[in-house]
Amino acid sequence: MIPVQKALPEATLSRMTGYLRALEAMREVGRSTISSEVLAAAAGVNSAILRKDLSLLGTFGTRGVGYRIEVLAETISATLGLERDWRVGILGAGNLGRALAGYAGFREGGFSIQAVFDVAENIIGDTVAGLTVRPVGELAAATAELGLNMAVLAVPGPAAQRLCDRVVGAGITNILSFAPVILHVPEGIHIRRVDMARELQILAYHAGFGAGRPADPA
Amino acid sequence: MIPVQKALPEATLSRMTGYLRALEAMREVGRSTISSEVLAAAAGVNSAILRKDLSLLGTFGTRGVGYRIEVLAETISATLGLERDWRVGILGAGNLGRALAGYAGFREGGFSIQAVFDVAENIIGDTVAGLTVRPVGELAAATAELGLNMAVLAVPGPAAQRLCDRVVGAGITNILSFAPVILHVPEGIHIRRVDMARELQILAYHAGFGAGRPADPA
DNA sequence: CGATGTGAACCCTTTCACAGCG
DNA sequence: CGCTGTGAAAGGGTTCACATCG
Repeated sequence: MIPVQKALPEATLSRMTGYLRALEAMREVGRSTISSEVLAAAAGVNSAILRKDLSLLGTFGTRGVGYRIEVLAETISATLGLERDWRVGILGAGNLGRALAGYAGFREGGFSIQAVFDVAENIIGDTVAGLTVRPVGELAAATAELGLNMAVLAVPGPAAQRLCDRVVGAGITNILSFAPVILHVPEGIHIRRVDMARELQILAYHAGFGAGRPADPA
Repeated sequence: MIPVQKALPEATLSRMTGYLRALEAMREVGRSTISSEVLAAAAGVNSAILRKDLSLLGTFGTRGVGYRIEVLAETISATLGLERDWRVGILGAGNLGRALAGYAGFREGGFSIQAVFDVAENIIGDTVAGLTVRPVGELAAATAELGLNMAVLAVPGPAAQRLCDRVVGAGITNILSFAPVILHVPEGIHIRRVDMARELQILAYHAGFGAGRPADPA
């Protein structure tokens, strides 16, 4: 009802991207409206929570009909801030950095990879996803020149804090890190971490539950 | 107090791996005990929740002293099921697959990469992290032969469901997917998803909050 | 005396179920 | 009549604060 002004809850936020993805798929199939039931199934959630999430955007579904795919996709996209011009620099041109540079999902939604940096002499100058790998020393200059406003850290744990500091020093305030360490950043810097090893460990726990246990009497 | 029998809450689980990492670091520095305050800081959480999490393991800290690092690390490790012999097959030998194959974090905690598969003729036979890339056709045979009990899907979205089905067909019941799609699996199959694009989008939202907004009166 | 372990309060999410609207 | 939008209820998770114990 009321248009968005307040921050969305984290839980809602993490589902929004799934809705967006499902909506794009629907759009490609040529549909124009969709019910919460169907969209929820496509996004892998239940319909009640989908409706509640959408209601936070100050929504506008049509009772008895559903949501207009086009309108909904644009609203979500705008809410997430994907309308802005996100210029991303990747730190680390190892396999992970290369994978991310070429990852289609990163190119969608306004994110464009503008530069790739590394410290290793022997790969500086290589071409990665159409970009020339630069020395980290050029970080500040490149940030200004290219207007970078987001950094992805794809470097080993021990190097991460040091490079993170340089990223911050260069004036970038938004960081996505793949390094398995806690990074310390000043107030005002937004940081998120993807922890791939964590996921494997959680999977191991669920997988082993009941199997590696002390004998389940029953 | 009571030794573990029940499943740990998801939230607790996702912090455990952080504690484990911090404990390893402490161990290397040669400490033998640690307080909840210090460990919590190292893991990036507050001490109250750390104590509550550990109490779920049926714990054994010493009041006035803290926890024994060695004992705690082993308890967590055993609880997560890292004592088991996890034999991982990676599907997809592109940049992401290669990055994962070489990722140190995946080699820790009992996970060992045993095989890498791909469908592309031109890379079958390549060497990745010391392993020869096999055709996906060998999946079932290799699973039996090598005792694979975990699969990592590092393939493009459109191929993921198909390959997921083959993984399940080969008898692997634990899957970590990096593909940005909802995968459908039979009852009894454990699956987790890492969504890298999602993280960027959430970061964009937080970054843009207050900036891309309709003008904040005040 | 210092740090754990935990009841109780609080807050955030999810689910239920249905009134209300197109 | 069907589907949205939402109060109200239920369920988890986190924080507080302190009794308890080594």
